[in-house]
Amino acid sequence: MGACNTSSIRRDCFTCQSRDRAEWCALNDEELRLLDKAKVVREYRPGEVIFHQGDPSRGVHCFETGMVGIRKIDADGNSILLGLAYPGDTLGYRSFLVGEDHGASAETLKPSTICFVDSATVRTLLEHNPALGLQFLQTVARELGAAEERILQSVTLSVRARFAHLLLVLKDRYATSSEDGTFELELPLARQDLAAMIGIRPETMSRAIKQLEEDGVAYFSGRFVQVPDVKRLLREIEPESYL
Amino acid sequence: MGACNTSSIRRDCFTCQSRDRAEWCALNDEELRLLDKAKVVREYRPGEVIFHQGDPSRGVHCFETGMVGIRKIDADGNSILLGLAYPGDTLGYRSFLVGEDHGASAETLKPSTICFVDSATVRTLLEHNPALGLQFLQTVARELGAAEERILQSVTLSVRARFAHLLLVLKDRYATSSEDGTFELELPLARQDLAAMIGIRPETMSRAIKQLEEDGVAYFSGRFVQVPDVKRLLREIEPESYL
DNA sequence: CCTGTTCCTTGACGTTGATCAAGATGGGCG
DNA sequence: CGCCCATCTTGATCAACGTCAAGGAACAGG
Repeated sequence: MGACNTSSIRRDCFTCQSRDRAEWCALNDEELRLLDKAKVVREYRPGEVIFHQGDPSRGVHCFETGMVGIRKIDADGNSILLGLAYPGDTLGYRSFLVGEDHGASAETLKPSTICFVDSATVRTLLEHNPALGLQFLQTVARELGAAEERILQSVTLSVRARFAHLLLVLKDRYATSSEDGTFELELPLARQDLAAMIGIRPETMSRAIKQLEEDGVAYFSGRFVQVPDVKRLLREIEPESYL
Repeated sequence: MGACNTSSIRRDCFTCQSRDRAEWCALNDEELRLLDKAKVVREYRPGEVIFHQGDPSRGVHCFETGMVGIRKIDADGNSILLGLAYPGDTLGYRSFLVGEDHGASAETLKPSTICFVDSATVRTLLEHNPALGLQFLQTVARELGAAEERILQSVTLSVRARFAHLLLVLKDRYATSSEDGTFELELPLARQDLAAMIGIRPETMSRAIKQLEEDGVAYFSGRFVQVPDVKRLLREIEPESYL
């Protein structure tokens, strides 16, 4: 409650807006105090790296505000965005759980406030409170389902279909209006990052956008997107819907 | 111990060969008795379906002997093999954990013995013994890592490289000999299933095999494969190794 | 206002892998 | 042994996507 750390405003786990959305909702007051004492808050500017692929895992990161991208790079330097993370998400828990080095990098895409909690503390909490483990179990299982879905899509769907799917996913979080089948949205990502989300080159992304515009499915202006008919987008993914 | 079920030999969880490899190693005797009482053993012939994609989850399956494939199909009927499962693995736990329908099908590839444990029992055990949840957490986290790796590979690597990678993975489990860089292995899968593992058509698989033979990287005869130099295979995946 | 830098778009071209259509192989069974 | 069936192979063709190269747009900093 006193001003006693690097941040101008004292951040604590009790008043954290994101706590009820995170796995930590399983903790009681005493455990929360432990977490609060152990955590290290840090502010990040856009484009900063929270941890690098290949770094050893020293704990987990708790997302308070902002937006981050999870990027994975292979030996040849090809990189894709595995996903986006938002307030309430926990970062780096997979490597922590299996005790491996980070399999991907995390970088901020917008100004973000992120807490770090060291492995020892998390391990103590996990052993102390079984419900926390079950919360994480839920999260990982959900992520696994999404990852498996994506494996299938990346080998069966065309670029166009994958892009349509991405737009629909982004719509759920960013669509400004959505009545009678039309919607508009402000993309949170640059073109090259959109491309990285579905594992294609920026050039191909440009052409996919042009195609969708020519076919009247969606219109792009900078990061602003207008979709006249959601059903048209859906039809890009499942060709078998004749109506 | 008495002969009191459909199987000729009484299968119980205490003498199960696969138990120490499975998550159930966390259970004590009392819990094991509960598991043993609840489980339903069943023998499967090759090609039988254990559960279908889209079926509601009613519990988990414990793998005792044999081999099964996890297959995922999309709306257009395209299907890929997400992975193979072996004795000690638990099947269908993801859907159980998040309370969703099965996101993939499981089918036996060889004669198999598989036990079914209903949701209520698993839930009771999970609540009763926190260590069991942590075991599952390990498993799911590991699977998630593998899935993310695969997403990257499926969009960045060529068919040839993905196939080389698959051979290396199969080698770890099936290679009959492995000294001085050469090895031989008996494939556990038919060509079309090999193709499904990396998300390509059987025709493309045939051509990939032919190519590797022409380049002297591997020789195929039915399900028998001979690799004269592991390093050649590795080089298929990471082009940047000049030596 | 100019300038460098980064991001985006466009064009031309080559390669990869899917598709369609025929054969070939091989195993189970009468 | 011969037949049938499923699986595998091969060839020809085509669309999709990556690559390379060049030009344009947006934006920050001087």
